Amino acid sequence: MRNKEVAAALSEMADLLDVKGELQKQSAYRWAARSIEAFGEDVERLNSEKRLKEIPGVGEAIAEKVTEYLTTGRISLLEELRSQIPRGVVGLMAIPGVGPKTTGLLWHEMGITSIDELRQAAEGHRLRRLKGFGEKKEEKILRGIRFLTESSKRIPLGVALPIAEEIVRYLEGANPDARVSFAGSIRRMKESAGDLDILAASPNRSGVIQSFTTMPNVREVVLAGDTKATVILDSGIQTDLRVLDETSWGAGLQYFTGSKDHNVHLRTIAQGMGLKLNEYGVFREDQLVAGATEEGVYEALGLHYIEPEMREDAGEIEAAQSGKLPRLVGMADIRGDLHVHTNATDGADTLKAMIDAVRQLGYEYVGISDHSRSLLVARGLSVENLLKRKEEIRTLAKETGFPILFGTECEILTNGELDYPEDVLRELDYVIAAIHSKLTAEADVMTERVVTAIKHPYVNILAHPFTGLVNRREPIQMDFETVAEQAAENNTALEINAFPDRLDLSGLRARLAKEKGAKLVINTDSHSINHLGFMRFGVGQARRGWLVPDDILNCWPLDLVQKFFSR
DNA sequence: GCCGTTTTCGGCCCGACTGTTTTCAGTCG
Repeated sequence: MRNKEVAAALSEMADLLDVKGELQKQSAYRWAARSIEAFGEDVERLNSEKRLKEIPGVGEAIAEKVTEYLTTGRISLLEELRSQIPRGVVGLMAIPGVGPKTTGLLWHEMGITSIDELRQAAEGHRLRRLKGFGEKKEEKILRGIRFLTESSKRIPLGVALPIAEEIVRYLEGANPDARVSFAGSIRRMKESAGDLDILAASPNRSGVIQSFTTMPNVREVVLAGDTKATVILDSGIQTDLRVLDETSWGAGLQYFTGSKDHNVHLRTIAQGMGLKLNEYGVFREDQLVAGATEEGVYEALGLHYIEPEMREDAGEIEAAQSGKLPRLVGMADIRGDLHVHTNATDGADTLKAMIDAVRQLGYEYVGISDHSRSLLVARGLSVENLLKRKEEIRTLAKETGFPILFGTECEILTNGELDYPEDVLRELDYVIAAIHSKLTAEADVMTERVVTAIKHPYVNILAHPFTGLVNRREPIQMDFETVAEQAAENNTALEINAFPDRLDLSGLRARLAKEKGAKLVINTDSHSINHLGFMRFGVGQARRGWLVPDDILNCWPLDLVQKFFSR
């Protein structure tokens, strides 16, 4: 599937057009790029069937460029733009406070073509010669460059969400009359966030702004006005606050949750109905029609309520118009956790402690899945120790009366075979297959390895299919459509690994897996009792993937899960 | 460059904040 590289080429064209000041064209290319990347179907297939224009945002001209790219590997207009605009010039726009106009000015008037040159010019106070520039703007650019170099990485959801929750608690404590919530991409449960967004409603706006900019963990106040403020935390994370009136709470939450594409689409719909949508509400003329609740805002636009995790302008608005939104899975639907480690291998807690903690969550069952013998770094279980383990689990299940499934997280060897022989696997209630080593193979080799495991008669779950780590390790190369199709055909569930360092499958891939007919399972991969609470991150990805309880193994009652495991 | 319950041409989401200006352009989300 080459959607991603096609999107990258179009996205680069958008960047270059941006510098040229081609605003409308720029946004058309950017929209098309995002749309192609998010589109479930293979762009090569669409191309050969002459169906490219079915992708939203792709018209005559862009379809031609996509075809050109897929057949020749290049786009002549892109090559031309590249030759006109030095590479470093586009990079200037990454600096906060520097947009296309400033970039064009810096390049044409001062010949600046890189961030380094810009820093030197600012430090030498040479920028203030330019029209519209002064001392403060020079400083702002230097600050922007510093911020850029230190915070190039996005913040994993597992880090961002707890910090946002802490800020919400702090602001609520400091402003008893205020209503506070986090919004933005963390409310949409995106795998990682660029910044944090906080929304507040209060009769005393300046009080909320004041307590926000003076929080103990604030390093720098970037801006502070009457209704919004931006700070940089000690950790380097940018955090935005917006304060509104209670009457605008719903509209503000809707607006500030995004995504941007979703919001733009909504405003276009509002416009078509003779309405206006902004962060204060839905208006007819100057009359407020809705705004106190998010539900009211969607209703005023003729839409069913759309859950935050779906708001990516990926078809959810059309579904809301026709009343075809799915009833998304929620935490209350989760009946068990089927990927849990103990101190028998690399977990921190005993079997007994893990079971006690699981029972406190109100689950109906659990699966214990320690590592298999060849994963030496995790002290994987020998056959002898594995079978000993079985007795312990059976005994504890009997004593507690709590259903404990005896499983394994079994290594997929390089040839696709499993780490235990069949007569050992037969002893288990279920088998999770996983890859932890030799991750750099070519796509066709890796696909073959994974599909072989999926077809194995004893394999029930494929753990963290892409094996990537957020911000730290690239996902493996494989043909995921084939993997998902084979998983569907062979009754192997694909895991949404809820561990915040993984979040694998992501929501987007989970959605594709469902479209191919595969079942999914949301597991925490807990290595201590503290990890069991990660379930919400996995549920977030499932919701981003439009999944309903029927799609997810551990939303089923135990007898159906066992039936699935018997293949 | 895309697109259509005003439209096949003429629009293209909307508002807050800053800096450098004496009324607004640029940027951001």
